[in-house]
Formats: sequence, C-alpha cells, structure tokens
Amino acid sequence: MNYRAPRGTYDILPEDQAYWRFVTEQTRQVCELYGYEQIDVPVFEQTALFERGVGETTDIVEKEMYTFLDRSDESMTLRPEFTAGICRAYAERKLHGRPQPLRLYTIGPAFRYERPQAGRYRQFHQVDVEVLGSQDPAIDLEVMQVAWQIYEAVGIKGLSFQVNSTGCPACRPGYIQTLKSWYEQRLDGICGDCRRRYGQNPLRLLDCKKEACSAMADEAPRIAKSLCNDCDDHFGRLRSYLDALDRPYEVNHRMVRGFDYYTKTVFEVWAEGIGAQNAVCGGGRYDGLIGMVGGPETPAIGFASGIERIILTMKQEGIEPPDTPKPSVFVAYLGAEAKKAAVLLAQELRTAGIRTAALWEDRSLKAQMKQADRLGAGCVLIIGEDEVKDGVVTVRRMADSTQATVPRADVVEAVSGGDAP
RNA sequence: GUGGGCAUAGCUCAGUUGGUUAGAGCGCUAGACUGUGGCUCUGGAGGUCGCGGGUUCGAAUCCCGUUGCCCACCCCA
Repeated sequence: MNYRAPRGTYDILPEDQAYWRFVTEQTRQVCELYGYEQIDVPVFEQTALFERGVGETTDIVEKEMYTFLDRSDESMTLRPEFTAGICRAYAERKLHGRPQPLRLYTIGPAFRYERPQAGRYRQFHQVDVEVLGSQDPAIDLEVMQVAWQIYEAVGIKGLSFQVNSTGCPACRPGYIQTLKSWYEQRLDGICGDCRRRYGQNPLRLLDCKKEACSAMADEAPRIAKSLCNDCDDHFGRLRSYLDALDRPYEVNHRMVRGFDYYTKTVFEVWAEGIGAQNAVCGGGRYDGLIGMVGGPETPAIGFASGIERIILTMKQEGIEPPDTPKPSVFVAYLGAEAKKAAVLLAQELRTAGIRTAALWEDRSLKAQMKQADRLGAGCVLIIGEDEVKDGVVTVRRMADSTQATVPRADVVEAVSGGDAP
C-alpha cells in the first residue's frame, strides 16, 4: 500500500452515495422552496480575505488554514468556511445591485487543518445558506426555518435548537468587561484552560465543559442584560417570532461562536449521540462583515451545516436514504456470435434510455446471472446461440423467476416500462 | 499541539503459559445435468501477522522505537 488518503480525508464510496445524494437533493429542494438561489464560489481565495473575514486571532486563522504560495508567490488559502467568499462575491460582483435581500445557498467542501475525530475531518462538506441585505429579525427567523426544514426533509428528529444574541460592537465590549471583572475574583475556581481563556477569549469561559467551570458560568453575568437597545429589541422580536412558531428552541445564554464577525443573533443545532462534535449547524448574523471585505455596509445572516454530521445523525437515528438507481436490465450472452448480438442490443437499450448493465467477460451464464442479481437488475436478457438462430431474446424477470421468449425486434419495447413482460 | 485505545486475509475477528505448514465466518472465484441468480454442498485464490530493531534455540505472541487509524482535549460543521 504505497499511497493513502491524507489524514482527515476519506473516500465517499458507492455504498455511501445514497446518503449524499439524498441530503444534497433535499437541501436544494428546501432552499428553493424558500426562494434561495444557488451560488458557487472558489474553493480557494486570497489568504487575506479569510484573515480579515474570519478574524486574525481565531484558531482557524492562527493554526487551521491550508495556506500556500501559488506559482506567482501569492498567498492562497483553501476556504475554511463559506461566508467570507460569498461576501467577497457580493462586493466584487455588485450583487447589492440586485433585488435585496439576496438569498443564497451553496454546497461544497471546506478545509481545516485539525486533528480528526468523530464527525470532524480536514476536508469536510457543508451546506451554507446566507441572506444578504436585511437586518429584520424576521429574516433571522426565516434562515433558521430553512435549517429546521432541511433536517425535517432528511428525517432527523432529535435535534436541539440553541439561540443567543452575541451583541454588536456597541455593546459587546462592555459585556466582555463585565464578564472579566466578575471572573477576576474567581480565577482560582476555574480550570487552566479557562484561565487562558480569561486572557485571550473571555466569552469562551461560558462554554467550558468542565463541571466546576460550567457551574460557575451558569452564575456569570448574562449578555442579555448588557445588550444595547438595538440588539435587545432585535433579539426580543426574534424570540417573539420563534415563540409564535411551533418549533422547540432554547435560549442559551452561554452559547459562543468561533468567528469574530458575528453580531446579534447566533444559533446552533445540536445532535445527540454523534460524538463530542455534536453541532450539526452553526450560524448567525454578521452585519459588519461585508463592509469589512470592501463592500457597502450590508447586514447579513447565514449558517453552515456539516453534511458529514447530518449523515452521522441519520445513521444514528436509523434513517435510510432512497436507493441509488439500479440497472433495469442485464444483458447476458453465451458464445461469440451471441456476444456481438448482445453488444448491439445493449447499445439499443441505452439509446432508448433503459439502464443496462452487462459483464462482457465471457463467463458462465450462472456467473452472469449472479452478477445481475447482485446489481439488482430488474430482468436479464439472455442471448445464446439458439436465440441468435431464432431471432429472439429470452427475458427473465428476476423478482419472480418467470421468463419468456420475445422476438428480437420487440425486446426494447417489451422492457421499456421498466418491467419485464 | 496534548492525552488515551487499537493495528492478524477484501471485511468482522480467533490465535491458548512464546513452539514447527497462522485459522474461522462473510465476501470473491470455480464446480455440483453440457445455457439460468437468491438457499445448500464441495474445491480454489488471497496474509511481508502495520513497519524497524531487540530478547530467545524459536516471536503474531515478550521489550523498545516508529508510523497509521480511532476516540477525546483545544476549537469547530
């Protein structure tokens, strides 16, 4: 074994494709149901876009990006997330000149250099949904509804929807101060990681998993009380919309998100039983980002949902996607003359749009039948020397083992219904 | 970057206190009326026991190192 897939990458083998196809197709349908248009942006961008967009001091930028110099010595980075690229496209392609708000979605791979574990890969895939150009909390609600409906469409039940407001540049700094001074007296009651967080990223104090820290975080001052009027009003209206809907959600005062760009609404969706990385979806509002990457000041909100984690959850809940298409017919033959006839017949069937498989290995009829069975073919068309001589084809229906002799000229029509005669 | 667990056939795993040609089930393949799948029976192919060293008359088995995978921390989808 000379080569192996790079750490944190994997092959999506044929037997897993049914899940991928199902998830992406359901996602497209839901997005289109809500009037979202597809956009695709490059898999790599100039490094500076992510540095500014995601935030210079985030873990992603500091230690997780796949960054390289291209042959012109320009620094490029494989996208670690989608939002920055979409904002760049919005500014660069003047999408603000289209009817606003602009509703977009995209599906594809993203890359982060991390140690893999359950539900975490270095190349992973997300569906990403963004609305650019509106600050109305009803849009926040709509975006969350899209997420909900995607999970509903793939049949996932046991999810927990978490919502919080993370404030804005006007009120968040004040809250961070409040939080720090509250923790200042209690530093010896928290873990080493948290003491580091106190200095580097105080908001992270709130979501430490250790019991002692967690208990303390419960009592810490909540951001809700520090929100400015604008943020408080926005969050209040969002909650009133959420309450009006028939969807369970939880206000999580301790939810913190990893990117610097979030303002006001943040939300996550959690799944039980898929390992420690249980966030299937994460998102929020980013009213400052588009301005930051050179576009007009534009409020926006979006989320990303991990396809691997969606599929993990489906498997955990025993949800099976519809089968991928199987061959309608399998062409079997015996002898050189018959092989020639079989090649022509297969071509004719495919021209007629009938999914047709064959072995072409000159194996025994038994072996060909076995192959047809494993491929799940609906029926087998047998051509042997007798059939060639009589100008007919033997059509065997696999489900009930019945077979009939059909004139060669009628075969295509006979099997076009998808069923054998 | 840190910690823990695991590496034997394509897959899931046995392998007794170190002992001679390393096994099973499934899968693959061939046959059991010379042209018929799923069930059954019989045969066959397939393994540098992750890799490198060491101990020993002898190592899949014991020791050291190394690589990979998995899980967890950090962080995130």
